[in-house]
Amino acid sequence: MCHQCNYEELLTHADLKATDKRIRILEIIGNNSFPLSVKDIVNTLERSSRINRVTVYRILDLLVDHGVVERISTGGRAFYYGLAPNTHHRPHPHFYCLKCGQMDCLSPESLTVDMETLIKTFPGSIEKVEVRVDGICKNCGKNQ
Amino acid sequence: MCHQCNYEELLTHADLKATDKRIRILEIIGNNSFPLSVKDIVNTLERSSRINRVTVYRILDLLVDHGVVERISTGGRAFYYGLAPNTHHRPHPHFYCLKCGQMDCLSPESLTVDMETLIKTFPGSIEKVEVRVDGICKNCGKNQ
DNA sequence: CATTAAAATGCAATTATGTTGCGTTTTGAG
DNA sequence: CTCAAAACGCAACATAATTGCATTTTAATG
Repeated sequence: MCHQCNYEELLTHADLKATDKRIRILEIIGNNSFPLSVKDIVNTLERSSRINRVTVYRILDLLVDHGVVERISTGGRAFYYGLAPNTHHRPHPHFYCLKCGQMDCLSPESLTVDMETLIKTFPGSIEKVEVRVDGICKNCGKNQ
Repeated sequence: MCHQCNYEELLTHADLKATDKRIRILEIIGNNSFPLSVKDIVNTLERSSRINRVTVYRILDLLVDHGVVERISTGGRAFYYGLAPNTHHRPHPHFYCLKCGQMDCLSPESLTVDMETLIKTFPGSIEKVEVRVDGICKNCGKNQ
């Protein structure tokens, strides 16, 4: 849950008009403590109003392109979406449960990455680093 | 390219019969310095003999389940496959080019991950950690 | 060697996820 | 208000992966 983000501001700062649907989608993503799939987002939206999933895909693409939202790859087949790192949100790793498919955010401190050597030696350009921990979550572990 | 792995042994050690197709698929994966998509693997196989892609999917699932092969998620939609870490292959991060989609293996030393805190505090079980660096590769950077 | 159950394989159809083309509606600058 | 640009929706398409079921291969046993 993000109490510090003004979603309209996030959009306008990214050179995007703050339309209703964009704000709603950002809210949904921001109000969750874990990344969401497109299906999650559409389901949530449909509770209050009708929206086409293509529109959601397009808005998400736009938000990712403008660095407002982050596309996160899971151990499964669908992408998940979370707020992109910003002043209020440091980059952090994610946990993916191999059994139930649930994703969770891990704290930025729980796992640190030293990229010194890579940055010095890598011949291309580096945009981002994604760290994902796969395993069995607390809940699924209990029920075994 | 792996000169140290005996693929038949890898299979039997994993409690799997060393059938021709399994060995061929393992060879293809092991003889490459970067992870391959199912399409890559099928294309290579088709050069010497006919094989159904479903069979390839099933063999890959089996090899992943038995820890011989590692399923790697990319920034794209398809999974890639590489040899799972073993005596000859330390775990290592991968690089994904956002422009051409090519994946590459990075050396295990180029990037180190400190999981101390996570291991101490995480309430579930941890199976593996995947680190992927996204960016533009040397080649694609040149042509811009 | 013959028998046969289990494992492996192939084909067609299906599912899940994401994308494209194109026409309609909404928005906001002037 | 007008009108072009942006946003949106629908249907069709594309891609990756999975499932059901029938056939073939393998290997243990008599």
